[in-house]
Amino acid sequence: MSETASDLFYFLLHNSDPRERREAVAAVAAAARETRCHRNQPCNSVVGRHCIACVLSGAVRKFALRSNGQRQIVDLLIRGDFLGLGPADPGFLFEAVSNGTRVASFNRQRLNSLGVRFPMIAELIQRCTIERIRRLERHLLIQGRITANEKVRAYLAEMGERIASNGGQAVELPVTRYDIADHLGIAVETVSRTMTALKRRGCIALRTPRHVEIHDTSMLSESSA
Amino acid sequence: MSETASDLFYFLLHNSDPRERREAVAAVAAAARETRCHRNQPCNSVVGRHCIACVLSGAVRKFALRSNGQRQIVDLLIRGDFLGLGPADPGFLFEAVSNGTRVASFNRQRLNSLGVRFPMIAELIQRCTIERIRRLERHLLIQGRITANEKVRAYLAEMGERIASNGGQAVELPVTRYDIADHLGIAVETVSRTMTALKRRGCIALRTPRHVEIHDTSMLSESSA
DNA sequence: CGGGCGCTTGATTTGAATCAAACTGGGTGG
DNA sequence: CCACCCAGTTTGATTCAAATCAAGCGCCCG
Repeated sequence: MSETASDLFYFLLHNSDPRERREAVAAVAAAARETRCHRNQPCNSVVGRHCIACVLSGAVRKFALRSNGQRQIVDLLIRGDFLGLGPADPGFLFEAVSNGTRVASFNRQRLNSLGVRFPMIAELIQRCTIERIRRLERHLLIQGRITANEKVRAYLAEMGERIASNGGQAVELPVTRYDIADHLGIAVETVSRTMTALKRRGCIALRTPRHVEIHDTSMLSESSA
Repeated sequence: MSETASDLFYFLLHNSDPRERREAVAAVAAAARETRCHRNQPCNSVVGRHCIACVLSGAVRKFALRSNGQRQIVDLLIRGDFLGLGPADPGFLFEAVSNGTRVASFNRQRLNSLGVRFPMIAELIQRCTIERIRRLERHLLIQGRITANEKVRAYLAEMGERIASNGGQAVELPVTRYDIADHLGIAVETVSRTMTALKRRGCIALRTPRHVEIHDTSMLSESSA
């Protein structure tokens, strides 16, 4: 059975008073409209001028399309991340990455007024906004890195931290090589080659193309031929 | 005579009630501690766990240093931009870009409580945060997979919008070629070459290396050999 | 007046894109 | 049930854009 919106918000909202916490969770859950999306399905309707949304399960990619057909992924949203924190920019599109991606959407104003009544809700939005800036800045550093090799390693490290499936040693990548390539701004072939090279060097192991075991944790830090 | 902190905040704070606006401006100005920095001077002391700051004049670069000495600029802050919106990350450094850069710094908590008393102040911070996300996302698109040529053109276009000196046709770049290179993640020589190529093609004119007149506005949109 | 920083240009090298092709596994339809 | 198909992945060969190496110029500042 998959996690309910209430479960997630109970996890996300922090407050010392358990009663108020339960009330806030109930209020948020009541305001939420849940949507289920399947793979590569656009879910722009879920955000917009009047809408803000939160990923319950699965993953959502935020991206732009260049005139030449190039896709540039700017962010990957997973459980607990919010879509459309700022005003909607029509230049960006949202798509579910995997089947069974679930999203809770809210009326922006309604969520704001909930934030006034329950400070911990406003605080959650605030926290997610800050976290989003942090994530963008980090990704900018990754994008700026010189070699494709370093980009891929940094990406794996980042994913390891964000997903942390079991003990942090193994990551089940939620995305394809194409997604990684379009997120890092390099070619799919380069991603694949780099992964193979890392595997050969013993830095990682690939049980399946998506299942990455990170052996050499220090690999994330420095450059090497 | 240079603009005072009060002048700037009067410009930044929006409110229908002029009396309250003046009060808010006075309160903010009273809470500000002004610092003057010269070229390449670190101004980390001005932000931090307890500090948040606003650029009054000049410009500040936010950047990270890699272990190999590479400098990666993640943001350029100009008049009216805030430094340290999120909690301070020791991985990032701040430096004044030009002489006579002036910065107003605040105690974080004090500014927060001012935000409670004057909603327009909280709203200003909110607006700057959103704007910062927008800027980071845009820059991420620039950093993404496009040619160095496109990067430089997009950078000039972005700067044109942000600075808009006279009518938007000419830009006085606040930064060196080195800064541009470290912001775009390309080599200085490439920046220089690209600029020269754009000049030769008549897209831009360079009265001085820093003074760029943008002739062909459409140059920002599409690719071309 | 000298020095250094910022800028430009040229020659060479190299990392990654592109082009091309084969393999894998899971799902579908005959 | 099996064959096929296709999206995702991998590997190889070639090309090309940008980094690197190298050097000269102009100008502002000391």
